[in-house]
Amino acid sequence: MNIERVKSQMRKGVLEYCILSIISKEEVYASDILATLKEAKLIVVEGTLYPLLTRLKNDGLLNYRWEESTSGPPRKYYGLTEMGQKFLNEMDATWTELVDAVNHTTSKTKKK
Amino acid sequence: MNIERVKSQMRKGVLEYCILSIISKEEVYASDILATLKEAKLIVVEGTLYPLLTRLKNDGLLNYRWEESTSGPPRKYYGLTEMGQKFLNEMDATWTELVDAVNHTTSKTKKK
DNA sequence: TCCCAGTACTTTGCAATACAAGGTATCTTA
DNA sequence: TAAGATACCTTGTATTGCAAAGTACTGGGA
Repeated sequence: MNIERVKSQMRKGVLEYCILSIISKEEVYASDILATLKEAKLIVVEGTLYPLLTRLKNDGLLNYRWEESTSGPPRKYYGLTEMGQKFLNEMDATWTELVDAVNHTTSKTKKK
Repeated sequence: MNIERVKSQMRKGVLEYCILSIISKEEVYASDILATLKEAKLIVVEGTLYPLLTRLKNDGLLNYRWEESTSGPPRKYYGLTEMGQKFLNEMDATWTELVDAVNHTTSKTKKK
């Protein structure tokens, strides 16, 4: 039992939410997403991200287009579908509710 | 893909944290914990809670004592060990960091 | 030309764990 | 002593993050 496992565990729950949110702002490819998450201290590795993007695409929340690169293989640029946008909105609400619930349970914000 | 799965997924990451927090306030037994979580809209079922309590106990974060009940079988009242308290403090910090990271990533601006 | 480094995407196998469902044990009440 | 309530425990399954290894495309240097 170590704190790293706990961090990883907490991260899991919000990964999809963060990724959809990042994609909603602009079309990005995997490395962009990894960089953004890393910047926010939400460490994620390729082996986590790629399958997740594929899953979200298969669920109809994302689509993508290939774009040539001048410095390597072509990139998949992802964008949100209409359904993805709707889902993101629901996730927003879900996240807010969760934060409230946890803070209530752990009594950090008795007032508010 | 549905929003319930997402909620469940987000819940996972904070379950241990909430449970340790509840136990830190007073000695409780499983049904107390279930009731408290339910009140906070963090739905958890027995099949989730019992193995989790056992795991936390085996990890040395919890201990328990049996107490007779006037209305049924004896109950296991759980309390935090010193290590459990330390761990809870770390989880507090971890949770705060996660909330900051997610809110940063999803760019919740003050425009509301 | 051939090889290598860099970049990007993909796949495989494993481990952790929430949950549904069913089981066992204890106590009270009629 | 049977029924019901309460409490704790176990089993099987599905999900999924992650490490590690694999595939593929590009451009530069010997």
